[in-house]
Amino acid sequence: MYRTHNCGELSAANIGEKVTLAGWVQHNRDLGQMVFIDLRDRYGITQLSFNEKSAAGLLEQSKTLGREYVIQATGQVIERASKNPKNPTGEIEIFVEELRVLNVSDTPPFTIEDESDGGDDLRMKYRYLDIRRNPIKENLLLRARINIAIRNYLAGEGFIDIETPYLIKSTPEGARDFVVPSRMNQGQFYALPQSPQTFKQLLMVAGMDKYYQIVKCFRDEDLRADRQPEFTQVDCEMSFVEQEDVIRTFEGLFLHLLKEIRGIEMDSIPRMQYDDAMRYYGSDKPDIRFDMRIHELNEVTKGHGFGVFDNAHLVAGIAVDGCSGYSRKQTDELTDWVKRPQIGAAGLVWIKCNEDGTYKSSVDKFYSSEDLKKIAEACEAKAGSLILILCGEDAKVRKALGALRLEMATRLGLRNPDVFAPLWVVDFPLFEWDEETQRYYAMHHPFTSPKAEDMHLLDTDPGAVHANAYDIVLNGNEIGGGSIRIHDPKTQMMMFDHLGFTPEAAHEQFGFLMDAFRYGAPPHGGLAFGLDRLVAILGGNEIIRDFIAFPKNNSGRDVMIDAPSALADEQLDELSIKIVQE
RNA sequence: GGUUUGGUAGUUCAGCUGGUUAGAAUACAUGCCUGUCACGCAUGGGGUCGCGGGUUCGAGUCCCGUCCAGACCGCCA
Repeated sequence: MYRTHNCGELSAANIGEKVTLAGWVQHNRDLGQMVFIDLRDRYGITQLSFNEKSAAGLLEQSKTLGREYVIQATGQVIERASKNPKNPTGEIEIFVEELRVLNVSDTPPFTIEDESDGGDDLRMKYRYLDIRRNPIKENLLLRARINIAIRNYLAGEGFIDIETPYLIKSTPEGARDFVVPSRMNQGQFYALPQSPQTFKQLLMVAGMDKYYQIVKCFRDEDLRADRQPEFTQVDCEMSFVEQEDVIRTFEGLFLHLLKEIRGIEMDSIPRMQYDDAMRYYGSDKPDIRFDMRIHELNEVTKGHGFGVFDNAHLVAGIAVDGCSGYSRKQTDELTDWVKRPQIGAAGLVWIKCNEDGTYKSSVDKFYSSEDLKKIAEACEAKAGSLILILCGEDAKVRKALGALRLEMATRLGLRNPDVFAPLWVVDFPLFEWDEETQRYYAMHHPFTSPKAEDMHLLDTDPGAVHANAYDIVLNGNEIGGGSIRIHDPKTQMMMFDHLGFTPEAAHEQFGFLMDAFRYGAPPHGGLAFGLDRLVAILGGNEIIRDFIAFPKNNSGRDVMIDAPSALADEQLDELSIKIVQE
């Protein structure tokens, strides 16, 4: 037996017991005639002590134990002479009688401590050491707790867990697929699923009624702090439901998690129409922990001889409370910020609403104090507000103001990670126009049903058709999305037609689904949560890498195992694949 | 594909307008230390300043290229 207890469970109640612990040497404090060793495992840290009363040779042996040695120690639990209230086991220590080195360790490349260091690169290369650190360990434990909470909730609601295949068929729509060559079918490729979408719909046709799966999905697109090429979805689907049923079910799941994980009780999640989200927040995933809405200013700014505004499609602004004291340097810096190619604004107009009721702006030449006051009123600005105005093409201005809004809120500390503001964004458009290819794409996916009341617009104004599609947003992040699906072959065919599929192409790509719809498909819909993001945000962070045991870096590499890598010629031959050097 | 920030000791970083032998903290090693818990004290080893080229009497520092890493834009049905 390697141990009788773990390193986090002993307390004053155990004084006098003889115990055996095993773990890693966190720290060795050698005081000469006495030695203290912090022994660490997943559960905590327990102090081992050695002194001149120790058995012969034991004190000397204890001095040789280096960082991260794996040891086993047997001894008596004794009360400490000086206690450490910072450690849950700080009232006791083990006076060691027997010591066994189970394994030695090289000096780790970075120190394994909470605050400690390691650039990302190094931490990822030695991820197994990084995970020994408390912050990462806690993140993985949090993820496990959330997993269990989700399974318990969904099981309680009658959902069943069904696995779907990872080797499936590539489709041209949507994200780039990861592909896997088939040896037995030379020249042909599987694709890894971007989501189990069609399979879960087939499970509804199969009568499984309520399905869920916590499942890996794959998308071969560029990475971000909140995006990995392989990621985990909580994928759910229900039969005989309308949008309201789906929203209520998963609102229940989210609120359950918020209570279980963070102890926060909330009655319901507010809803916002997609059009309003874009209009007032310049984003389909508004962060509503703070207000700072976008206000349209064409009416109050036009006709004062300021051509830039008069000729713009849209003049719009936000009022940032408490920033009227910004210096010239600060407003210049903000101007540079919005001019960066990521934002792409041509310039920035500011108005300071001074505490004394006066106004000062970068366009004083064109606008009188009275004019500025009208603009300030239109922006719902207060004394002390700084109004920031952009102009240009409608969608671009709203998007830029949306980004500026988030930036200002970050600077003002309005994006507190311990505050949770969930939001349903509903009534997404069915289609999205793509300038580059000059065609409509499905905004959600091609199986999303149009709203019945918009059906008459399908042929005349497809861009105006709304879908039965909804996202759940948390603190400015999309954490889930879903829709009511099409469940009859005729509507599905019509949808493919609008997306520019020929009947042959539609049949070739999705014939299996339309075949299934001919055999009594029930009305159905569902939703998928992005688990990595959800866990990260509930953990108070937006960098999902820290909540994934073995993540990929920015270029999609696993630096620990050094993947991806080249294949041996024999492997390539077997697959009839030839690498063409560029 | 683009914008941007960074790459200096095992690690995290400092290094000014170019100028003698590149520093700090921490880690590591050795010695001392009987209540430490970020232990303390002393001593010591440790560097191709990412790589290549250029400017210069002289480059960690300036310029060009390149590689790597982070953030963002495009992309992510």
